[in-house]
This record gives sequence, C-alpha cells and structure tokens, in this order.
Amino acid sequence: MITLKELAKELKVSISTVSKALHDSSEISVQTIEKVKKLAKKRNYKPNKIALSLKSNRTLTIGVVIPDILNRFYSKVLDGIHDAADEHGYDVITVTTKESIIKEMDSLQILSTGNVDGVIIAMSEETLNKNDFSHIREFTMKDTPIVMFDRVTDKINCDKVIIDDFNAIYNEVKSLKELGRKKIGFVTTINDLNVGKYRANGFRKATYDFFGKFDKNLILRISKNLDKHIEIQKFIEKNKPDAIISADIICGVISINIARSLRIKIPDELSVVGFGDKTISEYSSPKLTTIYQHGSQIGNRSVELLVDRMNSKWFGLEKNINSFTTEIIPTMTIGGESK
Amino acid sequence: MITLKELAKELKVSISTVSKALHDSSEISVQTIEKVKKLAKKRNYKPNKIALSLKSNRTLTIGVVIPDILNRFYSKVLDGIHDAADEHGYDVITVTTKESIIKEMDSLQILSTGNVDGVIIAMSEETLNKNDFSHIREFTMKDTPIVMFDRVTDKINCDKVIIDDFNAIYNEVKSLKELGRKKIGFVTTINDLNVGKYRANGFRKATYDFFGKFDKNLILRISKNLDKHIEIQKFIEKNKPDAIISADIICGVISINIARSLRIKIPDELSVVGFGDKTISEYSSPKLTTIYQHGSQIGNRSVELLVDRMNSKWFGLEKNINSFTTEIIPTMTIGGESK
DNA sequence: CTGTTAGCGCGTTCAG
DNA sequence: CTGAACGCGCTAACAG
Repeated sequence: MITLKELAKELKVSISTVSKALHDSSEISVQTIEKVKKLAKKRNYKPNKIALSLKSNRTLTIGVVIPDILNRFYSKVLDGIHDAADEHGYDVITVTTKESIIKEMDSLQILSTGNVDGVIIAMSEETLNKNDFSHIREFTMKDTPIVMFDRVTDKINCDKVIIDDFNAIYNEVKSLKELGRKKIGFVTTINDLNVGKYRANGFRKATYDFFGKFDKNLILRISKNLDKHIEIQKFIEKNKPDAIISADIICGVISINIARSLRIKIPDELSVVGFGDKTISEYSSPKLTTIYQHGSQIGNRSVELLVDRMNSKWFGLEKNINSFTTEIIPTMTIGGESK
Repeated sequence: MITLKELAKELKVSISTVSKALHDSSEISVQTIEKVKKLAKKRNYKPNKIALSLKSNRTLTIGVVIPDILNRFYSKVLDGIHDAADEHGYDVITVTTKESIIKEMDSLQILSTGNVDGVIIAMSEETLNKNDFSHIREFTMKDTPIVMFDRVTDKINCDKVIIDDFNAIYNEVKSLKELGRKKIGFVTTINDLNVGKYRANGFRKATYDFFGKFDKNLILRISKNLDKHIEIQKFIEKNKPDAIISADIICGVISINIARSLRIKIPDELSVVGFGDKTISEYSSPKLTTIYQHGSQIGNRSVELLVDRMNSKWFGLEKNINSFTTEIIPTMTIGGESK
C-alpha cells in the first residue's frame, strides 16, 4: 500500500501538503494539487482505512451476530443488512453463534475491541433458554449502539425489529375462514422456539375468535425424531382438514406433496399455506402459497435504526438516548396456487 | 473504550508501564503488574484492535467476495469460511456482488484500503461472461493474497479451490449403470452457467463411455420461463427413463414428487439423484439421494490456503511465491432413499 | 501557499 | 524497576 509519506517523498513536498492537495484544500496552489493528484492516481493511492479509523474513532463497519448463516431466514436478513449497509457506506463483519451462548459471548468480545461502530444481533437459542443476558447488557453499557432483531428480550433496552408472528397466523386463519374453510389444521416442527409459540398462540386465539371453539387435535406437533411425511399423512387421513397452515418452512411443501399423492385436489379440497419464500414454494406443485417474512426488510430496518443511533452518537442529533423503538414488521401472504 | 492512557492516569504511572505490566514484562515489579491487571480487569480493558492493526500492519480480518449470499451453495461455503477463519483467529468481512461486475470491482476497492489481510472470491457471472478480469489482476498485483473458489479462471495466477463437477456426474452415471439402470435422463436448469456445462459434459462423456452411445433426447434443458413441473412430467411420460440425474438443486425433488403422483415406484422403477444437501432432500418423499458438494469444506480449504499465503508473507515461510495450487474437491453421493 | 507539530492507541526501544 | 520518546498513516491546528 502506497502512503502519503511515499508520495510526499517522491514529490519532494511535505506530507500535509499532499494530504491537503488530495482534499482540494484552498490552501494549496492549483498546480501543486494537480501534480499531487496525478501521481496519486498513477501510484493508485488509497487512504488507509485503519489510520483513518484510528484518527476518527469510527470504522464505518457494523458487526452482525446471528445464530446460523445456513438458516434461510437469517441469510435473508443478512442480505438485507448488506444492502442497507452498503447504501450507507458501511462494511459488514459477520459472526455466527451456532445457537451457543458461549460463542455469542465470544462474538461480542470480538466486536468490543473497536473494530465496529455498531452491532446487530439475533440471540442464540441457548441464550434465550438460559434467560441469561448479562453479556448483552454488559455490551450495551459500552458506547457501541446495538440493535436486536427476531430473537429479542424485554430485559435489554435497545432498538428492536421483530416479526409479527402472532398476527401472521391469526390473520391467515381469518382469511381462510373467509374463503369458506371450516376445518383448519396447524402443523409445526418448531414448538420449542419462541416464534413457534407465538405462531401457535395466534392459531389458537384465531380459532376461538372465528370458530368459537378450539379442537386441539387440529394442531400437529412433530418432534424432531419423527418422520414428517408419515406424521402429516396420518394427520390428513385422520382429520380430513380442508386447510393446513404450516408454522415452519418445510411442512407446507410436504403437505402439498402428500395430499397430491392421496389424490386430494389442491386448493379445491384442501388449502395449504406455510412460511417460506419463492424458492421454497418451487418445491411443490401446485406451488405453495407462502407467508412471507420480509427478511430483507428486517435487515434493512435494523441497519437504519443502527445508523440513526450511530449518527446521533457522532453528530449529536435529536435521537433520545433513553427512548428505544421496537419495530414490528408484518408478514404477507403471497403467490402460490395452494390457497 | 478504556485506553492504556486512562489506566495510566488513574494509577499515576506511565502508559508504557501499564502496557508492559499487561504483557507480564520482566521489567515491571510483581506488585505493579498485579495492581495494573486488577484495574484493567475492573475497567474491562481491551486493547484497541485498530491501533494494533496500524502498528502491526495486520488486521486479522479476511475479506470474502461472493455473488449471492442467498444461494445455498455460497452460504455453505461462507459458513465453512467462518469456521476456519474463527479457528485461525480471523474476522470475516463479506461483500456480495449480485452477479454484477461493477459491484465486484467496488467490492475489491473496498477491500483494497487496508482493512483485510487477504481475500477469498468467487467471481460474478457477468465477470465470467465478459471475460474481463482486469480488476482481479490489478488486485493481485498488490501485496494482499487472494484465493479463488468455484468461479475461477486460468487467466489469474493464484490459489484456487474448485468442485469436480465433471466427475460428479460422470461417476454418478457409472454408479447408476452398475445398479442396472439402462436409460438415464439428465435434467438441468443451469445450462448457461459454467458448472452447468461441466455437469452436462460429464453426463455426455459418461453416456458414451458406459453405454456406447448418447441419446440427446435424454437431456432435458428447462429454460427459465418454463414451468419445471410440467416439463419434467412430459419428459418422464415421453422417455420413461429408469433414472434421472438433476444438475441443479431443485429438479431432483420435483422429479420425485412428479413420479410419485404418476404412481412410479421410487427407487424400484426410477432412481433419482440430484445436487443438494440434507435440507433439500427433506422436501420429497422418499428423500432425495443427493450429490453433496462439500460447500463448507471448500470454505475451509480456501481459508487454509489463504492463511498459508498470509503467513508466508508475514513470517517469510517456505511458500513459493510463484507457484500456486488448485485444489479439486470431489463430490459425494449420500443419503436419501431415491437411488 | 507550504511546512511543522501534535495526537488518535498501542508496543517497543532506549534512557534513567 | 520505571518513564520518555518514537512511529504506524492520517488529519488538522498552527507557524511561517
């Protein structure tokens, strides 16, 4: 990497002259500016980011802590984070926790050494289960702003972005009823996760509200060791639902394929709706109608909130330091041919 | 962030004393060391990475440039990169190009300003199509080591990690023949990609080698605007293959579901094999037998090669500066019940 | 118009 | 045993 010093030496001027020239300072003569810029271009000079950071105490980098990069939802959020960060001129450094609280602590340590200006985090499952947020709280005590998304907790004061899981299902039940469906089943493999619970609650409440009663046989909870295909087939044959809502990104597709092999007409005899996205809906025919989570929007909003905080820190803008916002991103049922 | 200076002030000693004490220097008395460490711990002192980097000219960060974070293969590689980087004590900055050469140039610019010690890159589709690698070559002229994976070119001299796409399919045909299959179909949606071509070539060559002839009707190329389900159904009904190999990560699953609805017994009457992974195989019943790409291994190896280069740069190890390696990672057919 | 100096935070001489 | 001074690359206040 070529430095100001080397340019200065070659041009036989001082370092600060070169620096000023490159910044079009009015203190420097036009000829000198031109001369300097020419050589800088020739030598392909780029100011050293590290030195800039040391001086300005800003890195223009944000840190992201997520449980698992292979989880499609998180990679979508990450994608949204990248887009928005790019827009604001920030780099992104990502760390994954693999759902482990220890790795999460390590991750925050890594990001506490001055290499990022702010952090976006979705907590690990273990952290949520242990209900131990001390490392997060400790982090918020420092002056690095933090934004939580998806996996959040009331115990920590910061900006948050979450999905409206409850209403995602609640509204879906409502919509299916309006389509004339009378016996709606709910299939889930993620009942131990918070989001899974919110979704199940949405289903239960909606069933009470719209059908006046709740038949718990219409909820199928498939534990990890069971075969999803077999369980769903039994469920359909036994209960003969006229609609199925899947709480995860996989059982919707499976339900369609099962139904098809049972010669059940979709969507005429059975509506199927599930979480997912365009890619996932491709795996079944007819294509699954999906509840879309706006992952990239969540990433976007997280960055916006974080940038606001960072700006108010650097430029002392209006943002109230004691007031935090929680944004609730609605879901949306889109596409497909199965509803 | 607490600094040495502040600790020194509070302890009424000099900065260098604090620094030495924290490094257990023999120049410092035991009492002082203890005193200093105690306060450092209390104040939660962490040496500032930026300052360290400026001094050492190393950032302990690697940059990753990939076409698309939502592509499952790349996110698996990224996962492998994270694991290996973590192991070696490196952070990871990721930039995505969205298959655009312009964004790829920008990305390399971002990573040319001293914020990373090395770069791992899979080129964008546009770069490959335009056959314009000047920005990459320019980058390799600097002293930052670079490793290419998956999307590579002979035109650039550097370490590379690639998948053995040709043999993945070639060997699969061989294996299916050994199972007694006589009419093997090949379904692809990615024929414009290089990898797609390698896979198709592997199929063609294997068919010649093992069956003595090549029937081009047995290759189904589905262009982007067509419905995959319909095309595959027509293909199966018309050609009645006893085996299908999918060149992408989606047609395998679709083939199984189609066959099932046609009452074709899998794997008795029809074997299906496709690229993919465990998650994808879940979407069909019976589960798809998948050609596994070892994405995380590719990420791992890329990091290893890069770390070697960086070490040889810093510590002047044996690595010959003019000799580069290309690692070819074999694929592996695993799991499932469809073969 | 140009150069000198100081300082961001750190580790490492070199003096005392 | 401890402190002062230097330099990594850069910007900015201050001299000339």
